Amino acid sequence: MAGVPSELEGAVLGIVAREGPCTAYAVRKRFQASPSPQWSGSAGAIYPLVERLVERGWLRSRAQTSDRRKGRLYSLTPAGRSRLTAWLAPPLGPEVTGVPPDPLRTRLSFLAVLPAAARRAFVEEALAGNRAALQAARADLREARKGPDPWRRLVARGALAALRARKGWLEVVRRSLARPKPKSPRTPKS
Amino acid sequence: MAGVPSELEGAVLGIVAREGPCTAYAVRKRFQASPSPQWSGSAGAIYPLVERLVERGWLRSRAQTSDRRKGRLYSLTPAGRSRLTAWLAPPLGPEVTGVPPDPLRTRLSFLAVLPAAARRAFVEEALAGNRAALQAARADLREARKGPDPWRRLVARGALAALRARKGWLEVVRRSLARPKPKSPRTPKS
DNA sequence: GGACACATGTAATACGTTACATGATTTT
DNA sequence: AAAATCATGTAACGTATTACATGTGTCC
Repeated sequence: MAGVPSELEGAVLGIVAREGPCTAYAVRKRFQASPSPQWSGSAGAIYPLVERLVERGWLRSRAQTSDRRKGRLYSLTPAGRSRLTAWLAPPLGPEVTGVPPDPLRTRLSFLAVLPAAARRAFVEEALAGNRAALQAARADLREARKGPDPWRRLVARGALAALRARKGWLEVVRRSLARPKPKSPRTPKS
Repeated sequence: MAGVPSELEGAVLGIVAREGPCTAYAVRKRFQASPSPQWSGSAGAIYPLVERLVERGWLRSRAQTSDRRKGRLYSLTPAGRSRLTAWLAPPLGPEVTGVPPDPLRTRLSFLAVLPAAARRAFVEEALAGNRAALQAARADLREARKGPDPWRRLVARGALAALRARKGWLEVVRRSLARPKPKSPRTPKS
């Protein structure tokens, strides 16, 4: 009854709810096809996870009737739907609405320890990666526009917005490196 | 020799490099004081981690000389500095420069399973959380401007940029919900 | 000198990853 | 029919989390 799903569990519940009854393998494929692969969707993660959710009464599984393969089809129970709703709906904690994690920002916070030339190389490399990611995200948005699902479009726009914001920020960083105003941030010794 | 540090390990190396020799406790405090608490900085994470890094030869520890407490001071070895540089520097993989993870975007991708009223509530709640986060991020940036560290300022600007981008995106989502054009995305049954 | 926060850990637990194993289906 | 791929798992491993245990300075 009690117990809030983790991020990965919530996402699995969401996939099962959105797609209707499906196999663990189909869930894995969704994760692997995601343009922002936060989780690997590895077998070792998904198969035990869905069984966990069955034990908690959030999913039920029935044998694959009238079908070629032997596996199980998972579907939401009423309790599972209620858990999913609780995970999705207000109140949203600060870990959801607060500053999202960003490995690039993490790295930049330690740039002081690199020599100045390496700092510039870092920012150029980051901008290059950003350009590539922007292209991919734009392609994904075009793809999403072809389909009928408005949510997929909105998600793609969100990803694009995040990348554009990062681009602008990286350009600020680059300018800040070019202008030697910040009196040469020292590289502390080890 | 070989082996790339994980995100958390890289961050710990970075903190030790930036701050100079410090205790595991000081490292923990850095994580806990971070405005975007990606990691808890729990004792059970940090103390074993630094010992792991010592075993790998990336950190060295000496007893806290001339000091009140009994703990150990950790500092970077040359190998540790080289690992840190490798973690920071190019080439940056797509997991660093690609679309950053975002729990809000994850949730939104499943909004189709909620009734229309709950969808609107979700977006309003997300916008409210975003306003709060923006306020906190602006306060943090003001704080950062007081200090001498230009990197801290840039990191704070990055967080702010991410939140602003999310705000714009959420407003797009809200408009898209208001206009009932997208022919009422169905709520699939479980 | 008792209370309380600071500081340093350890133990149990949970979960995600990689790698492996195996059977079924499709392709060539 | 052999090879390749799809699909369903399991096992070992590493590591982050919460909770607990303990010692040590500080403050009334």
